[in-house]
Amino acid sequence: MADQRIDSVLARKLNAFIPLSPGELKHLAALQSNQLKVRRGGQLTREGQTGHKGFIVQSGWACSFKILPDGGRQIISFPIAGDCCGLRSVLLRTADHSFSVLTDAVVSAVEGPQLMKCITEAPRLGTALLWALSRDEAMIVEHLVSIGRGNALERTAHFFMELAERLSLIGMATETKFECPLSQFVLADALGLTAIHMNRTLRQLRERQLLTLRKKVVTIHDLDRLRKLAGFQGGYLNSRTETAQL
Amino acid sequence: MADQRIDSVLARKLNAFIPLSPGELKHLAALQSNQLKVRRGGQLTREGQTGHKGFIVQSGWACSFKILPDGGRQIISFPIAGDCCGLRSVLLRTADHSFSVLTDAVVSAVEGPQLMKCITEAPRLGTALLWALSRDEAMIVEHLVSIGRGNALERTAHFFMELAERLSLIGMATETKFECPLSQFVLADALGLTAIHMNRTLRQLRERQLLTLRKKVVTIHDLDRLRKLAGFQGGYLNSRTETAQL
DNA sequence: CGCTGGTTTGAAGGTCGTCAAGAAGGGTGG
DNA sequence: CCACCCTTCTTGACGACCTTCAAACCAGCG
Repeated sequence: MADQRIDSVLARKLNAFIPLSPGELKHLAALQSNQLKVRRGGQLTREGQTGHKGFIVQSGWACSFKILPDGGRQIISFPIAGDCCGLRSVLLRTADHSFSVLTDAVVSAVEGPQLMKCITEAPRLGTALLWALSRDEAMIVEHLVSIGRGNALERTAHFFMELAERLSLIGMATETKFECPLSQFVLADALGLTAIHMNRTLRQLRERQLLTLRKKVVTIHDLDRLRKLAGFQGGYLNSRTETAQL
Repeated sequence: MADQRIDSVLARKLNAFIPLSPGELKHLAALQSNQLKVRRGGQLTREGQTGHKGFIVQSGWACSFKILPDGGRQIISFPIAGDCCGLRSVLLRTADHSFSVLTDAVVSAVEGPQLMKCITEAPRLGTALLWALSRDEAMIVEHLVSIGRGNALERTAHFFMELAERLSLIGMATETKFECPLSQFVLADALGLTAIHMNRTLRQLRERQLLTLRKKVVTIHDLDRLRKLAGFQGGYLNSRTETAQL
């Protein structure tokens, strides 16, 4: 049981970046010890909230988002197993976006002092966490670029390329297939489109024999053409980027 | 001369977040000691580059951006005096976006080990820097939301609201006026528009008596209506957010 | 003076949003 | 087991917003 906690998805992810010592793994397990089950739709952080917690997703799908004055929603990211959310803003006291889960999920709640302790007592682990946060920011930047320059088709292609690679890295996708419990409404809110146009775009991807989303399963028909369409270079996702001397 | 170096724009910014000791200020000054002048248009980091440096802007306007396969450009942010760029990715070895200056500028180059030393020897300063990076990420998220949900007019209003507040915090803007050396091409690349539509949008802002950009000077005519149009809540920019126990 | 980079304007067309409504699933209760 | 919800998906028509193409204008500068 203790072993299972040490061998979390996050532990595997960080371990691929810097090999972690048993002591560091124990620190990391302690950081994730406060686990809670959340039901589909449950909201964990509200924008503007103070004294909130950060989270590490253990299983299930989550999303971080902002609500606009006009009621619209922009989804920032979809944290999945091994991903963190709000860890940085836990040091500050104000959350800058909301966080909720899209499926039944298990998440670990992380408090500020706990995180500080972890970083000061295991600085190499701190660096590894910093790398993970850096990766998250790179994903947000990619998302920004994708939305800023690119039509619906390109955005969608890019999104699924990135998702496929992320899921693949944690063993939740094969080359051509993975589960994806995101509704077209949710996808639209992430890609800056309306649900209706999202639908049209998915149809186009299907008709062009590039990708099919059916019954919450994505099937990729032509990876090369899809990658080309998306202008996708996924180097920012994996840990094979060399690291500075530590 | 030494005093001037200690009292950098970044030092003032961080000091407003956590009061820094003379020792910490000295560390911070050392971090910024390697200053270089860069001519308008000079490029300091290329995407994908390894062994690159991070930068702290002392004066002038910069921009970080990504170039797409089709030649398009998406500008991520406009670092100005006191802002950092690429500090996080300096720990990794691969730059995830390009960085160049839009006006003649002075920037400090920061190397990985130097930054690490600074953080380990002055952890409170490290926390302050982390806060600054956190603020930068919040700005990117706001940018993403603005582009994802919002038409040209709203995006533009939001952009200038944020810019006004940032410049105001470092004493480079009054309530109604500030310099802005950004061409309409550059603005368009930041807001995900074409330069032509950027022009029409600026005209509309002018005709509606909201804001005028003329000869590189922005004049705000109606702050309230502009803020409403932008849906702008600038709380993420200043340091009045309470901090966790340090 | 001509050149260059930036700004401005017009016209036409495509992408995407809005409005409206129907179809297909999945769960619940009778 | 079926009727009845609900949510999600799907399709069509129309219009707004934004892009594309083309061209003129202006200011600064060698």
